[in-house]
Amino acid sequence: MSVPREAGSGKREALSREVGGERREALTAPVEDYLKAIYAIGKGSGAAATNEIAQRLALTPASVSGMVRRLADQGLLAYERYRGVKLTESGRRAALRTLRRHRVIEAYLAEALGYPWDRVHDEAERLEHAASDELVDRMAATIGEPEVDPHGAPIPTRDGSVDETVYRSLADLEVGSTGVVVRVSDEDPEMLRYLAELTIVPGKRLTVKAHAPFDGPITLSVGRQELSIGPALAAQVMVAPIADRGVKRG
Amino acid sequence: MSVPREAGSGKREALSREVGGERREALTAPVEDYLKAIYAIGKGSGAAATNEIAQRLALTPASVSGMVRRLADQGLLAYERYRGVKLTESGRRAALRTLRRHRVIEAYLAEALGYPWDRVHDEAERLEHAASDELVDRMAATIGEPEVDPHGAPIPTRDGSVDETVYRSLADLEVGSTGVVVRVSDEDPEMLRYLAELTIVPGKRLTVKAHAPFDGPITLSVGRQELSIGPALAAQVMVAPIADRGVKRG
DNA sequence: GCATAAAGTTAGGCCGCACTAACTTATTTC
DNA sequence: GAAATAAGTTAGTGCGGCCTAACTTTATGC
Repeated sequence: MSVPREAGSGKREALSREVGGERREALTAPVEDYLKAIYAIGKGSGAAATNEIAQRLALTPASVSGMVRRLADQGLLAYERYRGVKLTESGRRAALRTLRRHRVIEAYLAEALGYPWDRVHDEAERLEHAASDELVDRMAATIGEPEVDPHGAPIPTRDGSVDETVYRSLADLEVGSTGVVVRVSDEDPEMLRYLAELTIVPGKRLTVKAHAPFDGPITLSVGRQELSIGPALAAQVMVAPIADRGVKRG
Repeated sequence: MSVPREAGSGKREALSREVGGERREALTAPVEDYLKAIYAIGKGSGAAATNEIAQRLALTPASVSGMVRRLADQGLLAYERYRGVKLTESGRRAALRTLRRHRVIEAYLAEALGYPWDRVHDEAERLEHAASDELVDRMAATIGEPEVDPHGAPIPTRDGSVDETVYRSLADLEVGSTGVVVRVSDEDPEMLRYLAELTIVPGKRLTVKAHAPFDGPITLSVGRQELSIGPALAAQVMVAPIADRGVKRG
């Protein structure tokens, strides 16, 4: 007669995980990835298109259609056929939880384990689905509750709020103005290594010296060196302009 | 015409992971769990029975039959119908890799993040499938290349060797003899908490004072206290007897 | 040595999550 | 506003991994 089991549907992954005040089932890794992608696309407001989601996750649109339907059934997103999707409140919370995990892990790997900043992303991409909230909280505490990850992305708080400030990209900065790098895109290790070489990292102050027309290269002064980068790269670097109204002397 | 993708079978999880000298595909989490279980059952030599595997993994024997067939096809284990299974050399290596991950992670959680020893197991159980070898090696390095995990289990080396010494359980120790706790079973948090209370932890020296017949309780002296525990619990505590040939005076 | 119990297997399902191919709905363009 | 194109959907498949139910093989008891 064999031991009675969970009964029903057979899947074992979907057991209820760590509960922190909120009662919830553990989401599968693919589901968490979808939610993150949809969140990233729709940021504060907008709806996410099937194709965009597919592209971000390197899946076919057909696969996305299917999954989106299931996620809508679970109440994680609002979906109207042929109209794109939006996260529901519950979906948004789930996305932010995953995002918090991801970024805390990135920060921890860099800070506590000496991971190079171009490799934290991939590692975090896998760990974020396996780490418990407790682990993530311990990591955060150990490295002093960081507010941003190694690429400058803000870390959502435990209770699900994030700084959603939209910064200007370096490509959009006017010639002559100065800004501080707040954040760079984190997915391409190659690019990160190159940026590190140029010392274009969060916190760095730089000034746009010239911007060639027709999508030409942008010339910057960073520290005491002058260099120029292509517009595609510049678009991946987010900056906060500094209102230095003729302060004369740096 | 949509971007050409990986082609073929559709699964994306099974991409080749981190290679460390050895060319290999990433195994799925369930597969790693099977291999670990089979390794644990067959330890140095013996074959593992379908039922035992099923029990350890909390699955039905039918499921195990199916999976075992697939693993045999992949060359991870040798299988003869109705005869049980054994790991092949490649299966053994995979099992030890996972075991190393598991135990290094446990040690790291306890050492670097202050995890209580009764909770490291569950966390490691999930992380072991997501952590790269690089991460695990960094963890190990950071805490000084430990040789055992918090429960005293030996950590396999990078190149796949482990100490397979079989110790005697506390239940088998003769009355009057003294031993050092080398290892306790790690899966039951409740039990671990209780053992910790009794200060029965790896490294602790203890002496068997009495052993009641008919599977009765075992009386020990641990440090300066005397206590008794049931035989089932004692069986989970492995000890190395100390040959104190009448040293008189402790 | 034969019946019964225990262990193990096959058959048939189901769910999650991917894919291709073919079709439908929106959007653009002239 | 009809045709072309882009975006999105359904239908049908496959694989991994689990389940139950029914059957077969092996071990055991008398």
